[in-house]
Amino acid sequence: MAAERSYGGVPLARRREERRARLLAAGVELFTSVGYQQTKITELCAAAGMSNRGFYQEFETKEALLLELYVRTNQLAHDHVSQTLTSLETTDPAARIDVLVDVYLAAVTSDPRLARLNYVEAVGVSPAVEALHVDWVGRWSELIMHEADRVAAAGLAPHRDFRLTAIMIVGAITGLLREWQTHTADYPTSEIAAEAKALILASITRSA
Amino acid sequence: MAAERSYGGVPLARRREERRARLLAAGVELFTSVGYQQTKITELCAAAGMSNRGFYQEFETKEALLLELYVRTNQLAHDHVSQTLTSLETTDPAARIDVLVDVYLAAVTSDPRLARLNYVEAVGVSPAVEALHVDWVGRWSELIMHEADRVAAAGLAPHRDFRLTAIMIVGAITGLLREWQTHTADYPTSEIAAEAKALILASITRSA
DNA sequence: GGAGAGTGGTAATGAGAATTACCCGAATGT
DNA sequence: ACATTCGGGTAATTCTCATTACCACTCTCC
Repeated sequence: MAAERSYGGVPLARRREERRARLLAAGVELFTSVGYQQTKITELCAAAGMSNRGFYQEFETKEALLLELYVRTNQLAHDHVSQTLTSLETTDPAARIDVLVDVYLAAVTSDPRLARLNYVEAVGVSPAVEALHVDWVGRWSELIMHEADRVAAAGLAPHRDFRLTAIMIVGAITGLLREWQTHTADYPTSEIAAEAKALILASITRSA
Repeated sequence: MAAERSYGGVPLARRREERRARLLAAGVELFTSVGYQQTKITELCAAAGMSNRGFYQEFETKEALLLELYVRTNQLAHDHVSQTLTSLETTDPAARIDVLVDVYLAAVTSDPRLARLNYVEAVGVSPAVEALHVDWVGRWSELIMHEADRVAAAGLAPHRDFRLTAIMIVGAITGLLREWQTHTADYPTSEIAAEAKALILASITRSA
């Protein structure tokens, strides 16, 4: 019952954390090579260097692992972006959007596997995953709407409700990166960034 | 061995065709409500009003059914669009893009289930499905590149290689519709169309 | 250094479905 | 009207995996 005992000099919490990390790493690796659906829990454990049982000590289901990966990636990117943007409070609206795009892309393209994970493997898996997706689209939309309002405030775009536009920008960048991750070798991220920036500005400043 | 015999006055080919049609319809219905992965072959047959066996007479696997649905939808949309565009040979480039968008959207939003099928359920299912996706992205890109060249030829955009831009436009519209299909009730397709048009023009005419 | 509890590995269990074997009834054409 | 062959439904069969029960081992604390 003394659940807090140490083993091999390593406390429980640390061991769990480390196991979890290895499972997450194995998840990224296998989900993006073998594919999420095709990945067996046993394979996951093998790749993480532990037995079948180890998995169930950390996660309920394979889906739970996927959800955590999804959230982690988005959370990380979102934190980066919003932090950078607040530290930029003074700059002009267009420059802010450039930064937004650069920071976001840096986060999700640093490891192409993460892109594949988010934009391909985690699509249509289950209602729970879809719900999470909708959730994150909402957050990103809020962020973009906020920036769009700034653009309008600066007189660079007409004042209007940017909600739909924001949702669509999120969809557009998502789709864009979905294509990119299959062509990683062919195109530099700088070009992706340029296209994304043009796309956002055009959507926000369009007259209608 | 006389495989050509008629039954109930209906020849073999016709019966097969009709069964196939019912299975395809059932596929659209179930894949987009229950979800592709969650749909059992037995359920499919029940919905199509036939027995388990009937399925295997028409398709190898559940995936084969999905592939056919995917191809049909894209083929149909592509035919519409390219036919309309050729019959429009004389008009100015910007108008052609408007038409392109309108016709494509009409095709894929007429039945929101088709949108869900294409942009959610058929993502990341298997290497075969992904390959098909890449294939179609290629075709759509070709079509868009062609139009982009016209825009450039008309002096409305700088001459350059539009391949990457075209791929990204496809990704953007795909992503855009992926979001749309979860918000069907909230936003009219006319707004979607407006955004899409602005996006395409901006991407093609941008200076860099 | 031994008792007791925590850990993790192995292997059994069992559920869920795809796939197929078999059989009954229907339709043809002689 | 009957023999023959096709078509389709039902009901096994089989397989794959997730899940869990059990066991051997290790480490701590007295």
